[in-house]
Amino acid sequence: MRLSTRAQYAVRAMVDLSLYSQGRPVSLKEISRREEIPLNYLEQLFFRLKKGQIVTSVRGPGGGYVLAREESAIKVGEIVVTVEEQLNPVACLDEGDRSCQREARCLTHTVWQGLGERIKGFLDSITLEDLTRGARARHADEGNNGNGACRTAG
Amino acid sequence: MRLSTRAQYAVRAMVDLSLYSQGRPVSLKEISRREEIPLNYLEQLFFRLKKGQIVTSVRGPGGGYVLAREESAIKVGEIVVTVEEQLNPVACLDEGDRSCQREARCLTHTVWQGLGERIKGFLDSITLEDLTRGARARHADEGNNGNGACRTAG
DNA sequence: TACATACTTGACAATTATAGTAAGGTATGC
DNA sequence: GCATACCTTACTATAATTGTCAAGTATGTA
Repeated sequence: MRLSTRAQYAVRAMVDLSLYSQGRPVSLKEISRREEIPLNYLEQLFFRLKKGQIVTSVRGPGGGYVLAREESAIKVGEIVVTVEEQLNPVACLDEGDRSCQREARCLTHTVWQGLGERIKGFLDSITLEDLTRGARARHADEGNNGNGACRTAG
Repeated sequence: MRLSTRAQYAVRAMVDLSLYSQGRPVSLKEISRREEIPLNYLEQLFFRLKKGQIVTSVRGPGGGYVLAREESAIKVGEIVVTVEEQLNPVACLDEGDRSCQREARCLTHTVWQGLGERIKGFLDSITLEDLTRGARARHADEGNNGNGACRTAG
């Protein structure tokens, strides 16, 4: 029942972007350095995030990525789904899957279905704003180095 | 964010056992046939389930497995954790993991922690009894072949 | 215009986890 | 004493995931 590191990285990177952007483009190089995520790997993630219309890009020198919407309108669930493709706990819940033909009679089906809904619901109840709010406050307070996001894991 | 098939099989097998047992031992051969799960694979699962004190075994001819407790006292979450080992969505929540040292400052940590709690909470809110109740009613009604559990997936 | 920056995209390799197989052993009832 | 059925370990194939490499394209600035 593990979330891919892709998804974990994506959320961390988005939090980082959100904290350091202030409307200006942030380069992946920066995020890569701060979050200790391989640059090439980040590129793949942001390719997806852009397709998912969660970020927009600015090319050329001084370019980078910007949030496509305001923090409060970006849900963690969205980020995860965009890079993860599937959030369903079991394959037979995926759209287009026809292997589970006994759906109506399957006793366990409803459990996994319910579980999937809970997971999605929970992650959709949290926005980027929720995640950065605390860090911003601290940041303003302490004037520290601003490492709001966890670099190593989690 | 996928549950292993091990966990799915285990829950299905437990539902099957629960439905067909009535206090008597049910052999894995039977369950294997009904649920179309490889016998050797089932043996591995029940090895774990026994260690987890969810079932007890009866050796010798006519033997098999029996629920260790009554249906209403066996939670789906227990079954999953027993065969799955980890239910945490991210590694840094595992006990003994020390890689996430910024726990206190990590913005995303609490999200995964909350997610893990929801998952566990949901699966622990469902018992074997909940799953078999409906099937028993139908079974009594229809006198059908009793395929309460989904064979192919889910 | 030239160049540096930084996004864009596809292909690929290494690692790891999972699913499933195989095989042999042990206990027990008939 | 034999058949049944649990017990246990080891192994292999396959797939997914993670991460790397490389070669582009667009664009702002000097």
